[in-house]
Amino acid sequence: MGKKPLLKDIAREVGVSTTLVSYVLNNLKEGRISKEIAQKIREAAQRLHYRPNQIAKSLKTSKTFTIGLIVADISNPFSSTLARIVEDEANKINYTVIFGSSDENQQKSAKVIDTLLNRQVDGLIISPPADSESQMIELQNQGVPFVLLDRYFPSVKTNYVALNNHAAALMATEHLIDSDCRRIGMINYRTTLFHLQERKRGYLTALRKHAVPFKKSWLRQVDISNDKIEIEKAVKDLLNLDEPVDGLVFSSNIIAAHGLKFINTLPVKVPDDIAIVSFDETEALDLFYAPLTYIKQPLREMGAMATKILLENIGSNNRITQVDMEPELIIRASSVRRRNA
Amino acid sequence: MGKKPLLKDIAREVGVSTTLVSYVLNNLKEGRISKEIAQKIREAAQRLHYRPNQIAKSLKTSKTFTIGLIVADISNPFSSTLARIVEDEANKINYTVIFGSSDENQQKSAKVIDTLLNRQVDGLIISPPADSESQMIELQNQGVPFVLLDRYFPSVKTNYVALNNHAAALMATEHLIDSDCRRIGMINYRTTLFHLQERKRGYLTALRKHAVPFKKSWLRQVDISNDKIEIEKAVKDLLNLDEPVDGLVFSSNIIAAHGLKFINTLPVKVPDDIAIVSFDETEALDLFYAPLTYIKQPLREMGAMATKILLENIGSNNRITQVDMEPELIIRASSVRRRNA
DNA sequence: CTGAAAGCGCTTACAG
DNA sequence: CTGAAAGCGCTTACAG
Repeated sequence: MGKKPLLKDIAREVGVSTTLVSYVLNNLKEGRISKEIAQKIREAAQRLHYRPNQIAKSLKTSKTFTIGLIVADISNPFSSTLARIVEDEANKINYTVIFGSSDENQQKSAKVIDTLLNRQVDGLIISPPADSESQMIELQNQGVPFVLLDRYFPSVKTNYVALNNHAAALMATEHLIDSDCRRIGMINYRTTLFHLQERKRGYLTALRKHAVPFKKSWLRQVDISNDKIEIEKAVKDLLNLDEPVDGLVFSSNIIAAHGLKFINTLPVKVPDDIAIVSFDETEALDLFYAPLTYIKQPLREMGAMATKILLENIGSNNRITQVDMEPELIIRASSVRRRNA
Repeated sequence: MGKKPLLKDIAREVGVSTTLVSYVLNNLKEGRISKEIAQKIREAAQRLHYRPNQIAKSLKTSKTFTIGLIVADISNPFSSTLARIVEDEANKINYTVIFGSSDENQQKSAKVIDTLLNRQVDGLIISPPADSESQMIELQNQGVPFVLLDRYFPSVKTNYVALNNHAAALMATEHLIDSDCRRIGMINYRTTLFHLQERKRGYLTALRKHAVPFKKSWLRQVDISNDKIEIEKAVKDLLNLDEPVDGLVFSSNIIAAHGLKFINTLPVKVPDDIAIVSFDETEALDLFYAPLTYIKQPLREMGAMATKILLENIGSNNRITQVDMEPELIIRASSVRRRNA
């Protein structure tokens, strides 16, 4: 107990100025301080259990060594995986991370950003919700260093690290075509989020490129706020068509989770009746009888890259860096039919 | 761009003292400040996009309105669910949360605690790793408000919120007995962590109480650092006994996930060949053909309670509060055999 | 090699 | 109803 020791308590103990104590404990002016005094100061700091007040330090230096991380929902595995990676990367360079969940909601996102900025984070890593362009512009106007992760807005020129989602969906769909599917559906969210638009576009590109038919009824867009029910309905509809789809792309891991659970209750056989490709791996799908083919995002590289770019920007570099990562298709049983490779 | 506006910039704009501006923006002395001036101050703050510097505020008031949260691994669904709940509860009372993952490792945990304390968090919520009693004692000596969540040490008198794990395992095992299992195994971690010891004890209590036989070889304790492989081996061994077990308790969701994935590859039938009960629900298990019977922890109440207790302690209440929550057994197909209820 | 002093952006006891 | 001033715990330019 007792009062927390301060720099000046150490200074008094040793009989020097706080200036000197500060220099020693921060390893500054190393050559120019006598070894014995430095030693004594360090010992006293130890003995008193000195703990530097990072708040006071930050106020003086206007650096908090803190990164604000805004994800959709920290309890979602995709978000928490990303959070863990950013945590690791930040720790490597002695940064701490404060996080907040935006719940795909601009108001909440604005509030979280506000809180984090009040706490003077040195910069932000953001997975922005739909229609939050104006918030990004606002941040730029305020000169806040930030980088978007996983998602970005083509209309706003910002740093970002994201997947090449068009290529990913193209690859996924081509794989289904290659697997002899000719009536290929997609279940996507109904949203303005660019990365999901890109997945839709990639799907359409693949069909056109290979002259595989497309019907409007094969592309289902569900409401994110009522996803479970709408996804089940979409699956049911796609399978109940006069000519049911024989291939299906789930454009997110959450869609895949709901979709697969529902399919699991139906008498259809994957991949023979319907071949499936999903985005993002999820442990939640590991027990499905036909291991899922999926688009793999290089999440660790993405998190590391985002942290690195942010740091460069905090270091007063105001170049804009945009990184599109290449997807990888992990082929497993859910999509392999007839002609086996 | 431009410089960030300060209190004194607003003061200058309006032609009053910073004192007054501070009072107004913090809604202090409401009755005693003229409406017009207050109004002008608020307008100026808006116009200049004033953003209070929480760091300066904290330095002065020695309150950061920040909670430090230490979990095992933020990318584990159990941790991230807890994190989300703490986030929500903290936000309700205008607190922010900073988190760190301890990776079940005392050194890492000590480091994270240190970092958070340097940042002057007002208090900590901790899921401590094994053998970190001394860290808890150290925190108490330093007078840091904290509450343990999910886990605690019976030898150290601290605030905690945890499940009654003995009751939970007792309940789980009795249910298997009731479901006509007579050779009941458990797969647990080999650890000193009290909550897992309690689960083992509850399992043994149930067997003794109902005079159901117990064999040492039925209780498998796996190493947490090599869990996947050891869990698979344990499952295999338990099923390859001369008289294989006919009931099995998985004492954590991770054990269940690995165990079930492995069982899924075997020709055994759940629940007829082997009935299963697990701890904690996990989406990861939803696609298993026999929906899992599991012990449900009231996570939201636990997170809310931990936050509440922490706040009382921050408010200089130094009473110690220990809460054991009651488990609930959610019975589903994985454990129901023969005599149906 | 060392120290006195200003200052980071706020809050708040005190005085009027 | 309002303001001058001290101070939170540090860092650091400056001087010697």
